[in-house]
Amino acid sequence: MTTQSRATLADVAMLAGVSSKTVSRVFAGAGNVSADTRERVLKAAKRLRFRPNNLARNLRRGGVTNTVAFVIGDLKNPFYFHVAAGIERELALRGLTMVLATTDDSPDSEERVVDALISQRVRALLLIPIADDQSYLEGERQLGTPVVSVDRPARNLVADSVVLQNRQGMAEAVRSLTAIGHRRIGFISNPSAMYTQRERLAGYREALREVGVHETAAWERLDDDPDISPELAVQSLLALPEPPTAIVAGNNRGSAGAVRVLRNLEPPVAFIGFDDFELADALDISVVAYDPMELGRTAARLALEHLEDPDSFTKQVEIPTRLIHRGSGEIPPPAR
Amino acid sequence: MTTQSRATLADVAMLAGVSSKTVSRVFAGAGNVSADTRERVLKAAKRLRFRPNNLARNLRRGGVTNTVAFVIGDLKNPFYFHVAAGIERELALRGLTMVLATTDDSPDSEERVVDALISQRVRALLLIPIADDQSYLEGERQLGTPVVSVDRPARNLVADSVVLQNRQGMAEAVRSLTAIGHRRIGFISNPSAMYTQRERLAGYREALREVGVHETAAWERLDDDPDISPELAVQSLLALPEPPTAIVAGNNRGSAGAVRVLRNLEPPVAFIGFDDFELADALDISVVAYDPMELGRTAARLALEHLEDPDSFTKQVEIPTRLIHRGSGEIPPPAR
DNA sequence: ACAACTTGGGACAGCGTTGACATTTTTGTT
DNA sequence: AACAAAAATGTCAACGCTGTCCCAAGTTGT
Repeated sequence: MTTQSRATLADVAMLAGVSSKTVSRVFAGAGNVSADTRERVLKAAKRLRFRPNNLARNLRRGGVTNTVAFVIGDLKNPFYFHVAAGIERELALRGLTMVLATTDDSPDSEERVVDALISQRVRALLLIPIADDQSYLEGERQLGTPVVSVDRPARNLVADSVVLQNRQGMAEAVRSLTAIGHRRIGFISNPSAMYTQRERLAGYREALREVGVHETAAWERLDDDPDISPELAVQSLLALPEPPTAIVAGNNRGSAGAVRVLRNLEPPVAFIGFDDFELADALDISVVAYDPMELGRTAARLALEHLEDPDSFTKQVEIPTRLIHRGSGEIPPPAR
Repeated sequence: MTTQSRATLADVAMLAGVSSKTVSRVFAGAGNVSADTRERVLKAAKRLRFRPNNLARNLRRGGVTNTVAFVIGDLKNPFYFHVAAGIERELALRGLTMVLATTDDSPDSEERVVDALISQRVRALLLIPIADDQSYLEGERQLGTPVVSVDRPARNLVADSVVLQNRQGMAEAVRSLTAIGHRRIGFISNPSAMYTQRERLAGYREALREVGVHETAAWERLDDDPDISPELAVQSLLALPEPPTAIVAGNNRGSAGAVRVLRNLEPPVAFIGFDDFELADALDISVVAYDPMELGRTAARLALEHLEDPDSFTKQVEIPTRLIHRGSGEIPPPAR
């Protein structure tokens, strides 16, 4: 007797002495139902612990649910969490719920995961592209499912996208270092093949070129193996015959590594990270910051707009970054 | 022509020249279908961009989906993120997906949110209880939906639960302080009314009683207003005529505040936090740590067990904590 | 007194899928 | 070559709900 079955509209209707359509009317809110009948129905529903079956409702209504999927590579990165929080927040305002799916940062599983979500008939798809090609989504997009690519642009797919001002953000950071005299500036990045990292690298090079530094390869530590710790990259920079007087990191992982190596170094090495992180203020670490929740909110908003007006043009939105001075980025190069 | 409609089994069947049941067989994996037919069907499906409709499938199958809901108060806390990651990971192994819903830490919305999820026919419900009473879930539980309460026990509801060794963890931390001579030990907690905080407070008091300290009220800073910053609580402790020589924090938020106030203090004040955090190692902060992903994994596993054996007894699981010595907790009291 | 509305409520079909069962085709056996 | 067993495929109904159409009983106006 663990499994008495769930009450349906018909059960409630029977108990209330009305037709199931009337019960439906009560629960759908609409329709003409007298106060008297409504009350009888609600009482019966309560007695039977009735909950409308959204599966059936959505099926009947044409197969659209009220869930929006967010596909990410790896849940452990706090960055994604904040993005997810922003999405959730924005969706909740419209009565939509978010389902979270991960691809374990594996390009192969991306299509599989997305496929499963489409089978669930999600209303919209927000994803952080990880595979090299999102053209497999083209059909779905044509069917009216909004697709928003987050943090990186999708490839071979016309879709809305929200990305950060990666290039400008990094360039601004490097400029603030060159402005106080730094010329030998290290850059650590891992995984460096990723769109965001490539952009940030471009910003780094651009800012150095502006002050006449064209040869930067020796100061770039571009890895693509998550097992290589950022600490190692930093140490290898410091071991150079002419070590950099400042270092910038392409992401929060790099920052964490750099912080561990650089503190208590004599003479101190200037540092600026990309992505803000908890306690960066306590550690006096300057960073290029932005609002990850805003990234999520914007992505959700784009999807919602597209849902409201399916024929709207696709949009590319850039979330601004800003350089936060906390001390580590303001250390001048040693006088020589 | 943005909205050509989605292909169904019947469409595929027509194109492949078979019955829709056969197409169903192909996509459900089961059943006997000749290699020849299977191929024809797959080809037709591909051409029509067919995706099985899980809504219909689940409805037909008896109204159970393959989603599990995780209800949390506030997505921004990194702690929940890791728990969610653990859940997601474990569910993915069984082909289940996680939907995330938040209650905005508002007890009133808990029932509403849960109700909506039940309407979605989630397979199981994992929640961090925030309301005072979860008895409203009793009916659902009887209907066979596993309910697992995470991080705090549910109230007025027989349900599986996974919690941390809050009391022992905190007691261990305090004992390690008393062992090196501390007697005046501050405790900061906010929001302190919460189950976990009450437990940790109890552990703190217990450890102090063991060394003969029974009067601790003066060193306890128990707040229940998220707007009161932990920094303030710490400062008010330090302002005491006889300030504590060590401080422990009830959660990561408290630790962050304490770290900001305590560093560079002379003489140094010992500190141990509850919850590990990024870069705690770089800051030499000792903490009571545990594996938040494990909390999630365990919760998911309990739900899955219950799904497999609906008549199994409810279980209460405790996730172990461990004290990590990093320096801040090993500072002895000033010699006097 | 009668048409013309309005209001509350019901009958029925069908959303896309699959389980139960029926039927046809293929295969294996002697 | 005949026949049983196995494999492949089909028919039909139903999962729980709501859209569409319909009807009965008021209500209003002339």
